[in-house]
Amino acid sequence: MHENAAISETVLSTNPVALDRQRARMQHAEAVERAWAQFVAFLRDKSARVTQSRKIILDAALARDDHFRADQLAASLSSGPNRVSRGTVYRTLALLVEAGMLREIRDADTHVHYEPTFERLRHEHMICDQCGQFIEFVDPALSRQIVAACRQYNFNQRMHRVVVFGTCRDCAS
Amino acid sequence: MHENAAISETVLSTNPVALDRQRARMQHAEAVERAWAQFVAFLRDKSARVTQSRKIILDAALARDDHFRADQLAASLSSGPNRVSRGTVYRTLALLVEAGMLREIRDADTHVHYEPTFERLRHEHMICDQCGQFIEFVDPALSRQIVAACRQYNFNQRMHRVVVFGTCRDCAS
DNA sequence: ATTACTGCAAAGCATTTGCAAATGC
DNA sequence: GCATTTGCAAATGCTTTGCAGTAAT
Repeated sequence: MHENAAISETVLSTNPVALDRQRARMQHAEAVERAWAQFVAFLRDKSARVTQSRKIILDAALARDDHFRADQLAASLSSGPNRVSRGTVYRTLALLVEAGMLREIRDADTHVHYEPTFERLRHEHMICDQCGQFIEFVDPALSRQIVAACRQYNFNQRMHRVVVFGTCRDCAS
Repeated sequence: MHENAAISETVLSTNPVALDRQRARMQHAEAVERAWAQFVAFLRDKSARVTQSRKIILDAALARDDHFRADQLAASLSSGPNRVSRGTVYRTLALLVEAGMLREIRDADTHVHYEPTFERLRHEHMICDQCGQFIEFVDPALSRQIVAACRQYNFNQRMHRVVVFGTCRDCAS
């Protein structure tokens, strides 16, 4: 399912988010190195420990280029040479969010989704009520508007999230 | 805790959302009537039944003027003259969202929050990482920007949600 | 009369947590 | 060596669900 998406995108894409994802996939190895360096700095600063498990989880999380669920990632790491326990996955994902490598998404269903943000294009989502599809869109003006609102309220923005619910083009009869 | 907020707002407020809430509280009785009429129409259209429980829950949900959790509302309705069971509360809240009387908020913690939207001023939220406070802000330009994005993507908006995470004025040292 | 809804209590299930063993510093 | 982290498995707790009884049409 990931693979299919990868293949179809290989052909050509005019969607800026898809293009960005393509780029991210191609540059995965180097990006993970940079991300790891940043995460290590974050951990040191917190005087937390730099561990194998944390490296494995960062790597696995950044390798996913869509929204994923904590339990899915935990399941995928529950066996194999780099196995990490479920509890550790949950604990580490929280750290990665804190460090700004991932963002949490809590809209689609009851379960939390995560999405890589490290060196990724800032984008927002439209979610189709009918088919559940996530449509990604880029709108710098939106971000600017939010920055302005924060200034007005003396609010120090760490990150923001915009979601639109409704019916997508394909589902509109 | 609700009461305190109500009292302090009674004095005076320059916050448009707080003012709107004041107005809503004053006009609660009539607003519930209009909301009920609209909900009845919604139910009829769905050929669902117009029941006592549904009236009670609509009333209770609109009486709350902040974000509330399903389990809190369920608890508050678990005894008293108008008691309704937990299951029914959950089931009805979903209907009220579908009917557009409430909106779901899934950001703060794992639990879903609800917020009345019927005849309320459209607003967005900033959530403080430190104190967890919800700051409400109104920004019509933001809504317009989103409308424009939807037009571009042929997306039929039912509703949207904007949240900003970060540190509020009071918590910024 | 029929059919949907409610109440109840049990089940579901992602996430969290306590504790002993392991690992980083 | 000491403190943090991990793995494990059990607990947690909100939410959902099945079913028998009740209420709406």
